[in-house]
Amino acid sequence: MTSLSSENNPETTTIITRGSKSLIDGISIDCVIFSFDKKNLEVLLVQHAEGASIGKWGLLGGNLYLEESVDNAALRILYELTSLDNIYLEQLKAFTDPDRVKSERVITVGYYTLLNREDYNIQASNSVIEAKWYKIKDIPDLIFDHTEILNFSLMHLRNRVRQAPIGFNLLPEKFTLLQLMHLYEEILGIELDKSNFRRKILHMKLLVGLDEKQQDVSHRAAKLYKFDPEIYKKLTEKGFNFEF
Amino acid sequence: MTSLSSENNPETTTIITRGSKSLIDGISIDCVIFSFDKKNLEVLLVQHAEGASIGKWGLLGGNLYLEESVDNAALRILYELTSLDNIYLEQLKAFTDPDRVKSERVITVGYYTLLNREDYNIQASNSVIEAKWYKIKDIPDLIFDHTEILNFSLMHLRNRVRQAPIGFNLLPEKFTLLQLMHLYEEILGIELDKSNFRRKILHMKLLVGLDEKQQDVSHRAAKLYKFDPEIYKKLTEKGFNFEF
DNA sequence: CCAAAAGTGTTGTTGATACACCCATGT
DNA sequence: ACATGGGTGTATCAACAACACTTTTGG
Repeated sequence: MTSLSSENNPETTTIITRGSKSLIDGISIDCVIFSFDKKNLEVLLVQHAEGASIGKWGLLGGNLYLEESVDNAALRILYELTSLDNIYLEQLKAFTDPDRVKSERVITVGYYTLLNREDYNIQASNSVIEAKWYKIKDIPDLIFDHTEILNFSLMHLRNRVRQAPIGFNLLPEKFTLLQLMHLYEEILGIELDKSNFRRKILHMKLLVGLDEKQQDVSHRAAKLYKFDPEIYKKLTEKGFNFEF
Repeated sequence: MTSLSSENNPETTTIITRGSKSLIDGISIDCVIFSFDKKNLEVLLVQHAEGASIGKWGLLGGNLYLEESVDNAALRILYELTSLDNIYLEQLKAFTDPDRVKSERVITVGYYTLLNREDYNIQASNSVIEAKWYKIKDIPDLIFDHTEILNFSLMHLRNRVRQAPIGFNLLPEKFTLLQLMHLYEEILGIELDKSNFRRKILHMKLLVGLDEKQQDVSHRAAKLYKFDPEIYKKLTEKGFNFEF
């Protein structure tokens, strides 16, 4: 799911401009890529293969072509790395400190994206040497102001996740209630009561129970659920609350 | 109060860069200026005195100097018009549609600001012919994509006002509970119960009751309150909920 | 005295919180 | 049998919504 044009009404956009024409100077795109691995919220960092920052870790970034919007540029850059074109993507804001890049005046538009690790498939890219998942507790020094962008995105994610069920984008299509709970615990940095979480989330009627159970677990298999976008849509129109 | 660097922790920034050096091409700033007049949420629109859009209504906008951040540019532009330098200001996002300005490729960074009408004092400005308050129900056609920016800011305001007590910036320093209630009713487009609103807002302990009453009203005078930034700070650290 | 807004009180209902407890399954 | 997580039930308390009611003040 791709959310671009509005805060509360994600829409699916898959237009990806790939014809490369003239680049625009002085403006770039940087993207914080989140995923969730069992118990940990993680971020994909890349080692840049170009420019003054060769070999250093940073966010996935890129430049803007004259005839594309920054939203589209972000989608394009993500597509080049992940081959995914149906991603939850939201703009954070413009980062514009005149000294954020020492050598020249460049402003950047920050994005963040939530993706399910299982769908993710890294693709060789000519601007990137290596890409690696880092736990958010374990982020190295980053180039430019990427630490600030990352911190901002984290704060934004923590707020956002309380108001809209965007967290689902980090999970597989079918998940258990406890997986979902662990996701919220990790993002919000709090502990939740299993029983109360269950009651609350089921009461929202946002989940559809499936006639399927977990496989290959060494304990009682849990029921699988999926997220119901129909019901989500109805709920957003009324406005709703995702506090935990 | 000026909020720039973070979502939830407004800080007061009064640095205003006024030395004019080289302008940056291809990037502009546009600002949605909100105020609240008795019962109506209003927006300040200006008639542009320069460029292709002479005489048309639009948001207050401007350009960026090489050595200032966009945040600072927004503060500077607002200062030129209102002589206010202690304003609640928050970046919305970058608007980047390649066709948003027909003649050339310009991206703009949108801001919104909340100010108390009584403090506001319009100043002649060389880029602006006239400035006028419009009720949000009564906005004319605007230049470029300013309608989109305005709609985005409204949606953002409606969300934001539910999570942080930013609405206070639209009121005089001393206000009555019913003024505050009317503000929420207008912004959120809902009706509130007087008694319940009272209980809820007082229960938050965010307001300080003053030993003062309304003057010159033809009915029982209401007690005046003010907003307590100390307590607000403590509350934001814990995270809190402003739903109505 | 009446209009208009300020301000208080009451009650039923809902939701949050903190538990204790039983169930199913693989080792 | 026991460890591990899945899943249910319940008692208590706080918050919310709807509404009736009283108070103060100017005209």
